Amino acid sequence: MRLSNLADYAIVTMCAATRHCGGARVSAGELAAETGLPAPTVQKVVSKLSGAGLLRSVRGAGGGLQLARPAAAITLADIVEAVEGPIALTACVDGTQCAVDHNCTVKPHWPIINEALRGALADIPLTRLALTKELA
Amino acid sequence: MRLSNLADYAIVTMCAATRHCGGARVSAGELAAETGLPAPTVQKVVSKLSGAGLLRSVRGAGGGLQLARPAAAITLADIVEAVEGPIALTACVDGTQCAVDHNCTVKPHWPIINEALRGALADIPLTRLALTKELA
DNA sequence: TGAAATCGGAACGAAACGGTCCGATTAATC
DNA sequence: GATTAATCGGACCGTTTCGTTCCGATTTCA
Repeated sequence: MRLSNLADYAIVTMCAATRHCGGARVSAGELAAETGLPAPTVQKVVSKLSGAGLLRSVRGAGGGLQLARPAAAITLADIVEAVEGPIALTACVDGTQCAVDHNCTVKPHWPIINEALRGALADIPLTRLALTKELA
Repeated sequence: MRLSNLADYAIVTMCAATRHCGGARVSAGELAAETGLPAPTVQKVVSKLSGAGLLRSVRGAGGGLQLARPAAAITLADIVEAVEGPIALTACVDGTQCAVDHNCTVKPHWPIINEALRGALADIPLTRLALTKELA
């Protein structure tokens, strides 16, 4: 029931990238300095986010990262799924074999619960998180 | 973002205990046989549930377990918290120190998200999960 | 009083996570 | 066009937590 640290870092990193959206490309080191996270950790995070298609990476000197989509079109669910994989509270919902598959009265309820939770995260776009403290 | 196996087992075990509610005391071995889970695992689960006050345990020969409260008054949130501790997606919400506490624009949003998620689990009482397949 | 059966806690092993580092690739520069 | 410099991408290792299992303390019935 706890979010992994990587997912937490990914959210903070995406917020920082949102603030630099006007500046087109932002380097990973810059994001690390701004968020206060270790540089290697940020590198690992942006690697996963790029692979998931949330960030567009430009390599080479002067390269960097930028949001692949508008900030309003990126939700918490997208970021969490990019780092931790599909949101699945139990093995039932993603098809993995369960130890108590037979006579499990809870099984039919999991998809509903899971979707309710995912919906709660999908209702929070990145814009709401980035513009909280000051509008800089 | 995934529920621990112990929490999953706890939910199944509580459902089984609910079905035996009329029979007053149920042994842990009986629950293990009914759910198909390993007996030692069920023992560990019921130990945590008893410590949290969800199950009332009676020791000695002929002893066993029974629900400490009516099934309608026990929710998924109660079971999850009994096994995994307080529901806290990040370290921010339970007071633990965070690596990016300064200038964290996401911090003020976590309590809201966390409570929304907890509410989704608290809206599902044990009665809804136990009486799914057949009304036996 | 004896004996059996139960829960409670502690110890071991395994898997996943977190953190770190180095190599391959790329664009700007001379 | 070759060189340089800076960047991202993937692979490695240590640590922590989780999952499983076992044994002892306690309690009731015969």
